[in-house]
Amino acid sequence: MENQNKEQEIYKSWESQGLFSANPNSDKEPYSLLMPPPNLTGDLHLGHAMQHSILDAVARYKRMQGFDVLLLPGVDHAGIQFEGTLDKILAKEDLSKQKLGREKWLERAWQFKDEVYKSFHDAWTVFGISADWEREVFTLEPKVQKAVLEEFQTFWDQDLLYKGAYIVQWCPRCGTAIEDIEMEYQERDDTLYYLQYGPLVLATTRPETKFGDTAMAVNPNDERYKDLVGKEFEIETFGGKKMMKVIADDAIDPEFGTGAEKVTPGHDILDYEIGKRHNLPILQVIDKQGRLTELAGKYAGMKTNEAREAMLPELKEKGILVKTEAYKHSVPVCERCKTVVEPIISEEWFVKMKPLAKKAIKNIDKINFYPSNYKKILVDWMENIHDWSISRSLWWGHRIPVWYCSKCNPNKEVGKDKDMVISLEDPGKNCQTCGQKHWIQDEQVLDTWFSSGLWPMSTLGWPNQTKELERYFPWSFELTSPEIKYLWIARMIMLSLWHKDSIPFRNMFFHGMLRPLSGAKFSKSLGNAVYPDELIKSWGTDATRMTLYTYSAPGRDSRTSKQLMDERAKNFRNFGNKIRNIAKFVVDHRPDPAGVIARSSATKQSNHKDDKWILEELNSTITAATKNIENFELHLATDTIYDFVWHKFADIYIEKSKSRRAEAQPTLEYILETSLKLLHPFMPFLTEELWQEKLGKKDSIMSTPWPDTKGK
RNA sequence: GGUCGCGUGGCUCAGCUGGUUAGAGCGUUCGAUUCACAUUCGAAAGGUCCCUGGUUCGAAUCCAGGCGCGACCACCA
Repeated sequence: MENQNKEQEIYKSWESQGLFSANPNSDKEPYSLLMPPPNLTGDLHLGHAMQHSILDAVARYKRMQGFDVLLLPGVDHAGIQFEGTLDKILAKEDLSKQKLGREKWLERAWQFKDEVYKSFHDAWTVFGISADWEREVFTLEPKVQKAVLEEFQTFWDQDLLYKGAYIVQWCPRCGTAIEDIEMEYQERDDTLYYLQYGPLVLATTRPETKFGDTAMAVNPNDERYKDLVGKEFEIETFGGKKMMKVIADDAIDPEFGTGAEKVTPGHDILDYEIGKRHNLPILQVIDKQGRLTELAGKYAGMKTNEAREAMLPELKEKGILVKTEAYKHSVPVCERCKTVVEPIISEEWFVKMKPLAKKAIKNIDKINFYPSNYKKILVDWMENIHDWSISRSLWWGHRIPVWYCSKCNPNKEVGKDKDMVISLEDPGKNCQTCGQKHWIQDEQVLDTWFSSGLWPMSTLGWPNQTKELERYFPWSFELTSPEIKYLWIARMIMLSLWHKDSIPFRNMFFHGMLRPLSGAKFSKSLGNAVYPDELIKSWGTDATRMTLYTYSAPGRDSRTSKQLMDERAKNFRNFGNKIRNIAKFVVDHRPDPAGVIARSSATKQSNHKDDKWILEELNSTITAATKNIENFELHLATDTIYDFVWHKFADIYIEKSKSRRAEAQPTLEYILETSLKLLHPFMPFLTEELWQEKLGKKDSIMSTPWPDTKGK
């Protein structure tokens, strides 16, 4: 606790001296680092702690090298995730979105935002993050709104934006469309039902979608069914007979089931595509709550899985169900709430991504990736890119900046000739058709990534041509967890190139993911999470940071646990203590109390073999550590410095120096001072404390030059 | 199904642009304490660097195949 208070004092003094601030007017060379904005959903976890520690080390290193460093922090509003978190909190008070209504709910949301914000800032301060807090950005603030409007307007003007009824992945629980990349898959043991459809037997896992069938499909090359293609047959449905055609489509795999499929264009992505190719009608039998519609007759109102059970007896009785078999497959669920996703037809906004992807692929070589193979991974994805569904039926986010005339365009149709206006605020002007002002805004909000994708630009004031944008863009360094390489990194690359004709960052670093020993994921609900603040409480900030750097090899996941983290952190706590003791020995136990020897001759010409040896070791440590940091291999840099300080300087040199203390004193002091500098990016608090209290320096170690081997 | 990655002492990992006795932390064993430091120091045990083959004067490191594990992606109903 005492330590933490001291650390907070040090932190405040750094801040009050303006050491974290970037200076766009400086004549130093700029170096810019962009903090990935953590999601506004609660505590910062271990991954954030590692990520921010890496950022901070690079920032401190570059400052010492004499760069004008901008480390820009921020927070993401995180639409779906935020709403999910808030909903849970509200549920405890017996409240809900519905009960509160949009206005009250938003009030509450902003209040919650402030709470989370405070906890973020506390954590950052404890960690010693040297970010320029004056420039902090929240993704819902007006500055970002302006950027989002520009993005939207540009897409519209370029004809890349469209709205329409398409099949989307719908999460009935979140009540919104989600993207492919927001889903995950779960292995399920299910049943495969074989149903009699006229002359065909079809296999399906979802008999309840029967009511939405509009055709039967087979593969065109399937000899078994060749004669049936194009013919219509009478099918037994529960409500009566219905005529249905057999069509041929390449998408059908003759090997699966019986090689024939029932086509449900309203509730299956593949069937939707088939339906489009054959002009099949679309029937909606499942609604947005995941319940069957009137088309399902007496099964209407049931949830899909209830209906599946309920209709079995009737299927059997009518002789439709031929047989069943056990079937293992993976079903798509919502990444956030794990609810089974329903493909559903819904009115959504889309961006055509092909041209953006093309430009991004062409320019991606201008970015250095760490590890380098991520370039290929991203290119592969962009080569197969789909249009981006950007609308979400949420309240927390950038509301779609489109206004419709409720009189002339009540169905909210979209097009250059329709009565609609793109604007953040109520347009205020008269509708060109009715001459009146009955504007209503689109109800939906934009996908979180629509604004996050602009992060490198919006944080610097784009679309305004600011000094900062001119100076710090493209960013020198960006990092993230590989999890969001498509959601975020690919989008930033595409959007920056498209809207600003430039890559967003020069160096893109992917750190690994910290996983529990099982290899899955850390999760609060499973209770296997390790909390950074607990580590700090036990071992101190610097030790915790050092521990995290040992896991920071680019692109490597690591398995760990509280116990393993504790072991490593304990060792680094001991290391910190070692350094304290070195300082105590070198300074407090100085042979010449006035320090005359040490101050005067700055070690340049010592001919003793021990002095020469340790200076050589120091130089090769400086060289290696510098190279390691330049390659963003912080785990190697810390390892090298650690080994030098403890096992060469302390264990060997200091021991030997005891027999010739006075002579060795200048070297002792020089090595100590240089070691503190080398360690500062990683262990900022301890090094600052000893720098001032033991070495008696007035200025912060933050602004001292990074050691080099020149002149030695 | 596709792509990517991993497999190194008891545990978690580093090393892998090929080259001296393969490293670290934790754990284990033995020894040391008026010394800046027991939050320590010295020493030791413990490794077919997954397997097979290839390239090479030389491979944990490069190549091919295999086995095992994991992640990501994918519209098999």
